[in-house]
Amino acid sequence: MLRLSKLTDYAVVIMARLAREGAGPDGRVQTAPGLAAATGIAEPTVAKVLKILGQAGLVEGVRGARGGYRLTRLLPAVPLAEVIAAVDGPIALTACVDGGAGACEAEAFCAVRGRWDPVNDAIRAALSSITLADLAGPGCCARPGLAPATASAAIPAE
Amino acid sequence: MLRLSKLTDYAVVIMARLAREGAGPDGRVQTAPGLAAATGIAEPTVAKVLKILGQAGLVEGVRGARGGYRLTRLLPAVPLAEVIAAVDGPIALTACVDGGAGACEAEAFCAVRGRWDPVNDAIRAALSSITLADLAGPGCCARPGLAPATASAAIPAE
DNA sequence: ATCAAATAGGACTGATTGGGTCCTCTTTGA
DNA sequence: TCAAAGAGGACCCAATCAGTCCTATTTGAT
Repeated sequence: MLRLSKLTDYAVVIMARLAREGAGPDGRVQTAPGLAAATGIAEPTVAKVLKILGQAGLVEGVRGARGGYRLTRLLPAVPLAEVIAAVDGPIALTACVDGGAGACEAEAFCAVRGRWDPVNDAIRAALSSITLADLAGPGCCARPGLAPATASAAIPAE
Repeated sequence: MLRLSKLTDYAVVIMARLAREGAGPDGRVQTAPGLAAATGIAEPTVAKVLKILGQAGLVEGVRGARGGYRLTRLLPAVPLAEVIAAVDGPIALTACVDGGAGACEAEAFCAVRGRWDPVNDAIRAALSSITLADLAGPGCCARPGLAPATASAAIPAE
C-alpha cells in the first residue's frame, strides 16, 4: 500500500509538537515523557523516535537533568523527505536501485532494470517540496513574541 | 524505505513482457508458464500476478486450451499508479486518510490529522504521470508490422 | 464425446520486517 | 551526592507479505 512506517508518522507529530511547545532552535527543551503525554504516543516509542531524529540532526538532545529535545530548524525549513529518509531510510521504491549488481536474481531477464530512477526522482521531488510546516498547519510554528504554548493549552480548532 | 511490494515489481516486468511478445489489445495471448520462462519469475507467482491484474482490468484472461493473457491497453496508456493500486492497494502513505474516524487512537491529540492529503495527492500525481512505457523503455511496445518477438529473441541492449 | 491445456479463485504456510519494550551507561543540574 | 534525562544497543512479538498448492471451470483439439 505504499505506506510509510508508523515511526515516520510519529516523527512528524512529535516534531510538530516540539514546534508548538516552543522547542525551536535556541528555545526551551522538551522532555520525551512530556512529549509522550502531549501526543498520546507511548513514552519508549517517543524516545526511540527522538533518538533517531537526533542522529539525523533534525532535533538536538540536551543531556542531563533538565535536559530534553529541541528542533534544530524551524518547521518550514524541514522537507518531509528528510524526515522520511531519517526514519525509514533512503527513499527508493525498489531494492534494485541502490543494491547494485547481484541484488536481483532476475537481473539478466529484467526488462525494466535501471528505469525506476525517474520514478524515484519524482517521488523524492514531491516529498521534498512539502515541509513539516505544511503538515503541521498554521499555529504550530511558534513565532518569537508569542506566548509559549503549554501542554494543556487548547488545540486550535482546524 | 517507502518500498513497494515485489508483486508490483513483477507486475511491471510481466506487463512489459506481454507488450514485447505482442500480446497487446486484440493481439495473441501469452500463457502464464510462457511468461514465467521469459521473465525468470516462478510460474505460480506469475499466475498470481496475472490474476490480480486481470481483476483490475489491466490484462484480459482467455480461458480454456490455447488460452492466455493479453493487455487491455497499450503501455503508454497505463499509468504506473494504476498498477500499484491494483497490486498494493490504494496509494496512501498513512492509514489515517481512508480509515475515517476511529482508525487512529491518538486522534484527539493528532496535530497533523487531515494534512497528509496534499502529500498523498503529490505522490499520486507523480506516479500517474509515469506510464509503463516509460518503465519498459523503447522497443518494448510492439508496433503493428513489426515481427513478433519470441521468448528466445535477444533482449535489446539498453 | 472425451481429453488436455489453461485460467479463476481461494486457502495455507513460512519468512522477513518493523513496532514496541527494556536495560545499561553517560551526562548534568540541584 | 543524587536524581533526572538522554544515548545507545539488544531483544521479542506480531503483522504482513511472498510464495505455493489445490480445486473448479472453461474451451479447443482429437
